[in-house]
Amino acid sequence: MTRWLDEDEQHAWRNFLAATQLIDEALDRQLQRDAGMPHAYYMILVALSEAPGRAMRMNELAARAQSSQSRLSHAVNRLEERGWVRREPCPSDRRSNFAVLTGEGYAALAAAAPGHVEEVRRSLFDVLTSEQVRRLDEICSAVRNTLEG
Amino acid sequence: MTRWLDEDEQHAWRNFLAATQLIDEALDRQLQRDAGMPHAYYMILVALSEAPGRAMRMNELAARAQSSQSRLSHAVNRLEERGWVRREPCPSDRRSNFAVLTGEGYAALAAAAPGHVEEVRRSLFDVLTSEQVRRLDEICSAVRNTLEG
DNA sequence: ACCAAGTATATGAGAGTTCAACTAAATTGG
DNA sequence: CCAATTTAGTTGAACTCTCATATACTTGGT
Repeated sequence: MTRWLDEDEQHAWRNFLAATQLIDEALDRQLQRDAGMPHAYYMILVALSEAPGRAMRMNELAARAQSSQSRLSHAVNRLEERGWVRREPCPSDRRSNFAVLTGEGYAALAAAAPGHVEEVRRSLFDVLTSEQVRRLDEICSAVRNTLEG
Repeated sequence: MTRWLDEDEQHAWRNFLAATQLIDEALDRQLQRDAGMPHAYYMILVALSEAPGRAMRMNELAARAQSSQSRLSHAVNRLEERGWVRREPCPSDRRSNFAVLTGEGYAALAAAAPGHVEEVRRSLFDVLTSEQVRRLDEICSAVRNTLEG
């Protein structure tokens, strides 16, 4: 017995798909155009920049940057080619690698951040009241608690 | 002067990115696993199934399925290979093509739909109160009105 | 009727993502 | 203390998506 969506749910669902896709595309396009990187790479650089020593083990970095391990590994390959990240072996666990943000990588992130934040505001925060932001935050927390647990 | 995100906005933004990505990945994984198609293809089949004669011109289909024209064209190539869609020339405008959902395409969609709806419920509607669904709908409408206009 | 500009679509190259192996090292449990 | 399992990470192939470009047709002015 499939529980199909009723009319209101259909409407909300399609609105949700459209809105989130618009935001994702706006973010990706802005970053690609102005900083030459996709949003996934930006998130990796952000995660690294906030880590102590600007370094993180690959598996933890994947979790923080919301990336699969495979995706991260490929991405770090490309980021190494650009000189934005380098790998270093982990002394305490010889299976593991650190990814380390280089000075150039930090500079690239710093250069990209203002335009990105502008786009985030344009796409979401300028559109919503602070009450709506609070509601959205609650909704997203609920989703995460279910889907991550 | 960059208007950086304050703490609450940061929190909401990261929650938003995480939640929407979790949902997208859940949808894609379920459809790929159980129906052998990505979510983008599913949306194309849905749009066609709701059109009169199960046929639509490519440009209108792209709009309804939230796809770029290029993406749609590539996707329809693959869907034609599977026999789920076929192209037909448009008599009134010889630049244009109709995409037509075949019987097999409709059957594939019908087979995929129940599992997909289950996943949509698991990922979103089972998690939220109906009040939250209403709020989310409003938020997404606001985003669409800004980003589509 | 003609030509410029706009519209509808297709295509190829380049890039990112996923999935399924695969290696290697650490951990667990008899 | 060794075998079995789990964990960390990488890789290649297949596939999708984006972007720039190309083609063909239509439309609006003159």
